Amino acid sequence: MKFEKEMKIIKKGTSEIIPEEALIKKLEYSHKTGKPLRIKYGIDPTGSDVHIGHLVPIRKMREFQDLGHIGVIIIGDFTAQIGDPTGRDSSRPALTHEQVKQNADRYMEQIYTVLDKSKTEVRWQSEWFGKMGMADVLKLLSKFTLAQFLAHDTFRKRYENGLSLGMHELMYPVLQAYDSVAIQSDVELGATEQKFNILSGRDMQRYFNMPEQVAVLSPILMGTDGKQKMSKSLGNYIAVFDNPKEKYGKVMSIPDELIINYFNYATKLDPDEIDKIEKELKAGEINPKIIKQRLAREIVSLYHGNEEAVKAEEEFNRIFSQNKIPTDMPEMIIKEKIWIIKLLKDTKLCSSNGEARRMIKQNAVSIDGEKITNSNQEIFPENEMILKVGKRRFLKLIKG
RNA sequence: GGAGAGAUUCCCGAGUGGUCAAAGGGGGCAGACUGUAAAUCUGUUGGCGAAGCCUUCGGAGGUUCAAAUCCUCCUCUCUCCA
Repeated sequence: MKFEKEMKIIKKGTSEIIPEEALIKKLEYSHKTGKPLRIKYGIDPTGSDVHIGHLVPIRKMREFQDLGHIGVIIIGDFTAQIGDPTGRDSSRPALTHEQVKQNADRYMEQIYTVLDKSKTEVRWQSEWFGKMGMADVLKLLSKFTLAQFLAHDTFRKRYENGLSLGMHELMYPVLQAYDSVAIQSDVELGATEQKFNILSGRDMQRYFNMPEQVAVLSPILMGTDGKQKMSKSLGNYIAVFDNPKEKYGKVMSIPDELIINYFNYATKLDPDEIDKIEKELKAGEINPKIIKQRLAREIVSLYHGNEEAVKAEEEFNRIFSQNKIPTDMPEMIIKEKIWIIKLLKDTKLCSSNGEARRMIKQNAVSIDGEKITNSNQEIFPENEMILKVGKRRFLKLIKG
């Protein structure tokens, strides 16, 4: 097979390439003409936090860039006003232009931790949609039928379950499809849930007499809860902006079944190496914790370097394996006696007096390792004291 | 446009005048057990220095000693007919 090496790289951690032969042809053409391929990935600046699940396709884009191709990031300032209906059962609120701009800036900052800036092109949907009139919109819409959309699981389910489905949400795939025409993409990246949208791009390009893009689909990264896909709204995500300790801890909290999955999609490790790890894990001779710690190190070092990863691991072991206190923690200076409940609430260790009382009642609060049992207690540090709530909330109290 | 159903706490969902801060489940949090995993068990899950009081059942008014529950108007959603 031609371009075997390239295809191996592209296929790593990819769940589907549609159609595969077309991609080989494109690579071939690019090689012959010296023209880089245009690799598209669209983002909706609806939020600003990027998590490592988002980065699975971004990482793939980087691999394409390393092979000499151009990454084109589409800022979906129009689609953001719709909110991707894929996999959602309710619509999203629209955003203002200011918010979109801010989110987009922050978003780019985060994905440049992975991408090669010199080979990245950033395009806004408003460049082309901003100029369109109703006649153009109708023309785009006429390319698709309702039946096509109802064949799509997301739309059908919402329709059948009697949930609201706005007309504008049906526009989402149409807009995304036209983006491919506008930027003349050769390949579009996305998670598998994007299959419909990305394939719509092929249809749209065909209508515009353009070569059709190839869909390169990445698997969906599961969230740290191991139950649902990683998503911000579910709170089961590892953010790019999380600090090393947070990242490390979050990785350690994933269920064991996800270890290999994360190795595959969230690290740069070689597939052969991952195979080896998988065998070790299956043999059951090594404590999965050891393997998970390696995973955590790999992920942390990807964003913060090796040194930080080792530090995060030491800290983790210190707190959770040896049950010691962290090396640094927020501090608070206490000038006078303070009621324990008020202290917990004021320091935001607990969100309300009620929660503070609950925590005490449940034996979750301790000072210097001694459980607090009396919720009327007043606190005044003799020198320094460590206040602990639950397993991971710490505060150093200093006599003021 | 016509007819009907509906909106309850983080989510789903019960509740048709006082016994309702509101059943049950999910999720979350905490404790035990652990490897900060999973599973399991237990507790807890509006606010207030806790007595009692205050705010909360789509929104605004009203009836009543008393409203998630009854009435009026409004907003939104769904189903059927066109």
